[in-house]
Amino acid sequence: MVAVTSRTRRAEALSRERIVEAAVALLDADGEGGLTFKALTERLATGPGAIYHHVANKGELLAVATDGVVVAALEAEAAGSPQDALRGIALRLFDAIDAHPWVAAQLSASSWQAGGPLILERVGRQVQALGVPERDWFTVTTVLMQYVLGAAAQNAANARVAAPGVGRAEFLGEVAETWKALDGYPFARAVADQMREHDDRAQFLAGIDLVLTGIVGRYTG
Amino acid sequence: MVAVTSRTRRAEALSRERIVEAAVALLDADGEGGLTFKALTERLATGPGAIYHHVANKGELLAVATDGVVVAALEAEAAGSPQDALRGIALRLFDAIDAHPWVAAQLSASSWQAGGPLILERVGRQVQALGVPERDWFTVTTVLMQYVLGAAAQNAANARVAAPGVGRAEFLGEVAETWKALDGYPFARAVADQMREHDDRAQFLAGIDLVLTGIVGRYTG
DNA sequence: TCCAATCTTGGAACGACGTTCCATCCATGT
DNA sequence: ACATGGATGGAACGTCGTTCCAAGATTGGA
Repeated sequence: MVAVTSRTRRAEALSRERIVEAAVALLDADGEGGLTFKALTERLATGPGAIYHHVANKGELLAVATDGVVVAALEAEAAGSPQDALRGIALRLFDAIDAHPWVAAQLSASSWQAGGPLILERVGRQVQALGVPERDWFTVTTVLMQYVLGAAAQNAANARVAAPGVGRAEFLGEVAETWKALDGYPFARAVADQMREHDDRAQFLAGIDLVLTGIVGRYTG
Repeated sequence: MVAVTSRTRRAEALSRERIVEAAVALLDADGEGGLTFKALTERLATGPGAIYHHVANKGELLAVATDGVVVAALEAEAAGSPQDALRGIALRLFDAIDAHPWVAAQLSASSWQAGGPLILERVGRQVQALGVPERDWFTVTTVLMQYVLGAAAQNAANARVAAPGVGRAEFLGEVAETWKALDGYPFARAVADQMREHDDRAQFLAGIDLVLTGIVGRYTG
């Protein structure tokens, strides 16, 4: 039952790892819609049957790929004060999702599977270090996770609307114009320009700090 | 060019509203995968061509349906202190998403369109009332939105794993067993039982309070 | 009143997708 | 040298969103 990998089968033997690697390349290149069995078979010069012999279905492929990205982003232990460590974890996740936007949807769709447990572990240890009482460990940790994954998913979705560079400014400009034209929405009109000029990363970090302030205020006040 | 609705065309004339209504019914009954042009044509006793004459594509259908749910949830103005009003807004959204889980994915995939502006407006006014300085209006409001939508999306995704009632307990039990079996994940093991027994709504409210505490601490400290 | 222009309808057809099936190939152990 | 069984890849299926078009219904003007 232990997998004995056959060698020199083809020029390069088909394996679960090679398939996942190709899937990640397709996802990074063309987004969530880029992962297709047609594209996968062409890139690997094989047929769908061979792929299904190594992978159960497309969902498993996505889950394994997601897990790989999360593990790569969080394998290093967090350092510094609990606050700094949490900022570091959040930023590493933010950057990983920025580089692989398809991870966000997958992660927030199954936050307790795929890469979820590793995120929970990394965040949870710092929550413990912050002095949160044991009965609130789960609640506080998942609140942090929900903010981090939710914000990253929404940023990734907005970023995915257009290609890099010019697309973003155009998109933000269009949304700003839409907001400014909304009757009965004075607040949306008031912040339309802030929205157009905002920095995703800074806004994300501000959110982390807000939640951290809340945690510290709640438990050491 | 103004739409003059034709009357007594059929037993019940096909219209954008009737189509959206049918789409919501399908989505509520069978989840995101339940909205199909085949199911839609059968329910409306027509063909795909007729539907495409009233709606641009499936995406527009989803956006309009989402907007309808959000508007219904937030049409009442928020009352009480800014904190209470924000708790009320968040809870109304939470309950709406609990009743229509498909709304969550749609909203967090396009948080600045569909129902997004209305949420921004309702949340933003209370952020103003909290005394947040103008230059941080956008940042603070979007942090709240990101948490609310992100947490709701993740809860909806977890709830969607199984049918109502028995499915949830089973699912939580399986995840808890998985966590307890993870070597090198002491924190996940420690909170596995808390996870199994947690209440989604209470956890969500705790998150809101944490963020609110952070905002108040940051700006009125 | 009738006709022509226009809007509306619904079925047929298309390409792309995920998945299943199966005949063939080939490395291995005897 | 041969049989075994895992690995392979192409063909085929059903479903999806979408497009196209011929027919039907409705309306305004002659």
